[in-house]
Amino acid sequence: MEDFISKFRGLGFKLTPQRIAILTFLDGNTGHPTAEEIFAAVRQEYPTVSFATVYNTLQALSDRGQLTEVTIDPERKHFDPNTDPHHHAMCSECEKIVDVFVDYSETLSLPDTVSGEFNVTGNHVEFYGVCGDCAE
Amino acid sequence: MEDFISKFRGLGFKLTPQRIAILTFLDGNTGHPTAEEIFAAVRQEYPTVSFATVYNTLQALSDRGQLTEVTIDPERKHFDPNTDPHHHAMCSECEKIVDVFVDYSETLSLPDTVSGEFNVTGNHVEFYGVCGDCAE
DNA sequence: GTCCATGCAAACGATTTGCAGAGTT
DNA sequence: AACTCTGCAAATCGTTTGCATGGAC
Repeated sequence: MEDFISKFRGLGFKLTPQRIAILTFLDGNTGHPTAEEIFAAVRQEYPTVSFATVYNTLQALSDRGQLTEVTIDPERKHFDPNTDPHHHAMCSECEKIVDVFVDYSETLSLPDTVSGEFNVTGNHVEFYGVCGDCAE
Repeated sequence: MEDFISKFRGLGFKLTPQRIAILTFLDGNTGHPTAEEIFAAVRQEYPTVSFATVYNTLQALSDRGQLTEVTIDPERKHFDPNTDPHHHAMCSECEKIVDVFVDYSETLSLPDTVSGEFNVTGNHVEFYGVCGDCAE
């Protein structure tokens, strides 16, 4: 978590206490929090933080490739501090998202009709279902 | 398109002219329109249609499984009248979405750690890249 | 000291809702 | 006639922005 902080300084971030709180909450977090959840968590420590700061920081992190926006929940964005390529499974009951660390790129070949008109740079697999907690 | 209309009547829809215009616009549409685009198209024919009617109808169609919401664009929902399972490729420049009709389900096996706690009912593959039009 | 970040509140875009009147069955 | 749908406007939700102050470098 030290190299973690110096890493962001090196990326041109000014490290404010609020940002450190956000980074600390995100570091190693596998829960795919929403902006609201991040806001709530940081607010425990800094009751005056604003949404603006949270959103600004999340966007700055995304812009610098330090954070992935997960577009799997139609209702809101989720954030994933793990920027290694991977996939997700989401529970349709509780909206919980879990990571799927499998590289499917070998098997995900596009049909010629699409590969001809599309220069594909990445892929993301979404699994839908019901998690153990919600299956009673 | 006739069976198409009687089909919706059979599903318990009251068929108003506005709804027929929406259904006609969607029928066979492979462009993955947004609610706004559907609204604009229907407005050509019915200048007084409201967003409420468009959204109500889209939701009614989704609820009855006649329309798929495509959650691939972080900015807004897209709608796909093709409810057969398939996948999508999206251009990161112009947000164009094209269909990918390949069944990957055989190759998309989940690791035990996830399959143990998740009862998966479906999957969706998203491809990202740049379409031919946007590649200059 | 410079410049960027913060916090507040107001703005925004997409979507939803309450309601009275109109239309479909 | 019953009941749903429509259109309007207002409300809501997630997210963004303008701006004056404060803080990191």
